[in-house]
Amino acid sequence: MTIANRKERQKEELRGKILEAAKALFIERGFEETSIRNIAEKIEYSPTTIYLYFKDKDDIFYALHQEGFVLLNQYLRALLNVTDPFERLKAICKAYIAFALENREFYDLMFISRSPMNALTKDKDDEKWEEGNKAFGALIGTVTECIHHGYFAGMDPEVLSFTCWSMVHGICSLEIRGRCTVISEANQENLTGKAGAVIIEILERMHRNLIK
Amino acid sequence: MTIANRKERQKEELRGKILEAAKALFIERGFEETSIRNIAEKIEYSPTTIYLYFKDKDDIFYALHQEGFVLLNQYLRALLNVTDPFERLKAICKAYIAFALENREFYDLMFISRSPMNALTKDKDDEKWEEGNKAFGALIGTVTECIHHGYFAGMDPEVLSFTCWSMVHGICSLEIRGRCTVISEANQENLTGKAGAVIIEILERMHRNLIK
DNA sequence: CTAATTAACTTAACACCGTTAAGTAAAACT
DNA sequence: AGTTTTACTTAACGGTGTTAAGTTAATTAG
Repeated sequence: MTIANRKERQKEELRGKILEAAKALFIERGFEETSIRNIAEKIEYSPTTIYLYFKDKDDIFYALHQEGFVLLNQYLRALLNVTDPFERLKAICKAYIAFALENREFYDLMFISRSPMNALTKDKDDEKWEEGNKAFGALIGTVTECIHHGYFAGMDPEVLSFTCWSMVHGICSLEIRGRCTVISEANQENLTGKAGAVIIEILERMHRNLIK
Repeated sequence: MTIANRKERQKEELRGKILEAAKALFIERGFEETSIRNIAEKIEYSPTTIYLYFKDKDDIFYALHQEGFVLLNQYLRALLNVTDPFERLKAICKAYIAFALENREFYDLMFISRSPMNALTKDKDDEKWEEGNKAFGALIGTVTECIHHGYFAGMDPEVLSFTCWSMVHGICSLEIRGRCTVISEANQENLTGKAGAVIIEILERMHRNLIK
């Protein structure tokens, strides 16, 4: 029994080391430059060993993708004590943008890259979205509360949540994938911050409309 | 003289054939599955010939990226006769989403994929953005007109334009990169349409706020 | 008209990549 | 002590982008 335990622990350890090496390479070099062979070299095992722990390359990046969602939820958890739902919604938008800019490679993996999604479609497993659902659930919950407080009257909470997500995602993904070069140099400085502020301004103007 | 002309014309023809083959493969199989060797096989030339016409793979996809902007501008040109700037802004948003959904691979290349941007950073050439600037310029022009008509008072035209772009880009890129699975099945049907409608509803509610 | 040059293209190769089949050696179990 | 299982490796397959060197035909120059 104890031998089996030790073995299991050791397997888990190596799995962890693979993931750790993959993460390190991936964060410093990006997705394209992180190969199975690179990872193998870093942990001093043969490339094929990795296939004993992960189905394929997409599977490794799916695991990192999950780690990213845990990290995102850490950013969001701090905002649960903001009582006013509208203030919380604005805080979520800001925190989301901060997460994206402070963890660019993770953000790319979670919301832009195709790789981790391939791993999902191969074996449809709903519970694998646990962390993702938690993050999006926080948004839906907040938006729903906003609606109950009279904001965004008549809108569908889920669709509006998706739209809010889209708005901030748009900003972050254009920044991360380097599409901001069409903007004048003066406005390129902290463009995501400025655009984020505009989003919040837009939400607030809708609010002002309501209370008048 | 006439011989040199013919030669030049022939060179241009082959360049066109490479691009045509690349486009066909890329549209039906996507970026990852379109290789230099595939393209070469399709036009019945050796792979190395392609390097006589394009610097590298990114350079080919940059050329297609440019074609995409021409196509997008066709979608936008039709809207120039919408006289009311606010109506035109809403129409631009709708047309942009339609373009994205009807030309998914092009959209991916133009606004998501890293490949064509690599070609740009290698040799910074401002005039290469001509078509891109035309598209974004149409947006800026419309937003500026809106502001002159009293909409979005106090906002920076360029930053607001970028934010509008971000909003619709967010919707399109989440759809194209398959991130809409967290939404309930009921709302997944025509989600981009619903979210696009919410964006327009948001813009309109800001407007209503103003005129009251 | 012939020799030298240039243009257009190909062959062969390099150094990678993800992935798999087959083999090995040690550990665990019977 | 012999058998089976586990953990891992070697070697290979078929693919990728890219480059150096070679070939052949067309053009130009003497």
